[in-house]
Amino acid sequence: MANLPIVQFEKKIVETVDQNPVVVIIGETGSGKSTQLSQMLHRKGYTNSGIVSVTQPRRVAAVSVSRRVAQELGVRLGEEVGYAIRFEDRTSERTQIKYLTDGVLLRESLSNPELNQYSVIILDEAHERSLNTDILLGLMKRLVRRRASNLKVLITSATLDGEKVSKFFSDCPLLTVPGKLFPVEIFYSKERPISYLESSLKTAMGMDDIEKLVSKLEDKVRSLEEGSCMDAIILPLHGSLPPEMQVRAFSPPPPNCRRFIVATNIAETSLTVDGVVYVIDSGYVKQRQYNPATGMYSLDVVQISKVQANQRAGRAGRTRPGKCYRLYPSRVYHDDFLDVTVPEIQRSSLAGSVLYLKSLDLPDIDILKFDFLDPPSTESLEDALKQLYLIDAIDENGSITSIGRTMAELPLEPSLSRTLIEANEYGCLSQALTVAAMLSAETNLLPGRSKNNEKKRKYPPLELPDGSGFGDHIQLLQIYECWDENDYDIGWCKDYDLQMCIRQMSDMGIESDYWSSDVRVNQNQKRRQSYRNLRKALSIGFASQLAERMRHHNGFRTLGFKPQLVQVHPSSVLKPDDDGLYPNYVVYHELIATSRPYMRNVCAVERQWVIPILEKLDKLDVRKLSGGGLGHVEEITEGNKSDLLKKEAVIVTAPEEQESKIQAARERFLARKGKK
DNA sequence: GAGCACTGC
Repeated sequence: MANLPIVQFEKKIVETVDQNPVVVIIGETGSGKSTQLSQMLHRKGYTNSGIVSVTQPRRVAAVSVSRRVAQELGVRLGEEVGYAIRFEDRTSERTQIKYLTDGVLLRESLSNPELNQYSVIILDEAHERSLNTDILLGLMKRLVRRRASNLKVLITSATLDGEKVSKFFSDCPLLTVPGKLFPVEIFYSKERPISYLESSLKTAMGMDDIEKLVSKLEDKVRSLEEGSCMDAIILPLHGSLPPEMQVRAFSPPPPNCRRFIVATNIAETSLTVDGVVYVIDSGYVKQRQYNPATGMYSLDVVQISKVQANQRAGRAGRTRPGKCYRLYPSRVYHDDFLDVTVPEIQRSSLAGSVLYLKSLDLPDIDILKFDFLDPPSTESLEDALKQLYLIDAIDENGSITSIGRTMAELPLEPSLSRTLIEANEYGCLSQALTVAAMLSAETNLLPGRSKNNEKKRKYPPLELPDGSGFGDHIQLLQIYECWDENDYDIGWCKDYDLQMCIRQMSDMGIESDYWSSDVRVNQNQKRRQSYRNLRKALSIGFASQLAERMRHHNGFRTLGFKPQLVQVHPSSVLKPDDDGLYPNYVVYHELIATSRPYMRNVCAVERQWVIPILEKLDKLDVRKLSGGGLGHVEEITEGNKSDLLKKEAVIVTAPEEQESKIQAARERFLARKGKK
């Protein structure tokens, strides 16, 4: 600890914190900021007036860093130093330093918006720009004004965006702490390889790419002349590897043998492999993006940011001086790469986050004007509002409903929390909990579906239930039921997360009186009836993810978004009936654009359930939802005049006239919609 | 008939 670079800056850091409500710390890798900042402020006495908290984007980090700090202070973990992550709260009344995931801090601020228990909040790794961190940044900006006298906020970030964060917090002070990395020499390519996979040495991005590259490297090594170079082992490293395979990348190689680790961006931040000396950086990453106009996700190969490139290079210098080969020219790095990764908030569906913000009841609540470090597009926010309206979380004026409040409390995406609430009414809550958990927990209840397993499998594939013709949600439920009847065969799947997930949600509901009935009582209901009820609940929860079959073929048209022609994903259990047709209406869990636009996880719903949704869609008026109607009038000044006049509906009138203007705007909107 | 970057409550 004593030789960590940050320790020399203790006096300066503590002084700056004493004198300012917000401080940005630029701490390079290995500076010790994650373990030391909290201890410095503890020594300075900040733990006398509250807890010093440090947020982390990942659970493992919260656990491992708190463990180190407890060790350094010579206390037992969970006493003076503790951590809180989902499913696990290891803090006590004596806790003075608390590490937690940013998701947990957001949850806490729902029940205690002032976060009074904390004297210091440190948002660590803010440059990763996780959705939760970005929301916390906005909330912190408000909170430091309200608790100016007794709250300190520290934000740690990377060199390249420190200035921006400081500007966001009214030009707060910015301190830079050097890291403790060995020098890494950077080599650029003269040009970009035509295909990042075809040229022989490079990192890959996806599981598929990694498997291909691993076997290419193996061939190459085998074809080398005996003794012409060191022996080599080639190891894949990505998130969908089973843990025991992941571990292999971490064990040191046998003597005289070189490790080739072919990794996704999991090795960029989440995992640190010791002993890496050379890094080959393709300059690309696979990123999931959401298109708010279509409701569609896609997984795209995109250029990395400078922060990511530096992070990758840094992996070579942790144990001794290293080298990084960048498969792109330095011009590309300097001119083409963005400084910082596009924040998640600008490439995800925001329904959950908007509902969360609404449920906080901030006094001047206008979601479109919430102070984000990097605001998401208006289109994206309006998409979120539309979705929330269709599932009854907000009313036509954009105000949160009581259903919406209950939904916000549940640790699920809004469509699933809405489904649970409805299922509770219909007496099929336990089934809905199962489906929600199966969809949201990453479980492998379905035994090995990958190609490799297919080849290697000695036994015929297991007969899976067929969803009784209703689709994937029902199949998921049936799979769980089979598994349940077979006494939870652990060999068949990993069950732990799933069990925890179901238990957490059912406990939360019981404790807060959301659930009117005991979850277990429903267990013995007639299944068929519960399938129908469950599907009905799903139709309400997924009202914003509804699709209608085309009259003459099996394509579907999405309703609620700009209409998209989509297909049922081939992996779905839902198959055409005897006439060769799919059901007239389905709800889907997500739209994913791969080779074509597909609906993944679909559930057949009935026409009579769909009618109210269509009526609601007809009435939908985004302007009212976003507060652009009553009570929210932008004043025309010389400064904003030209901007405002560009907008379609500027309302600058007396309140009585507003209604009629809004009516007129609405009619125009509907007329336009009719034309399309 | 297709395909799974990575997190988090």
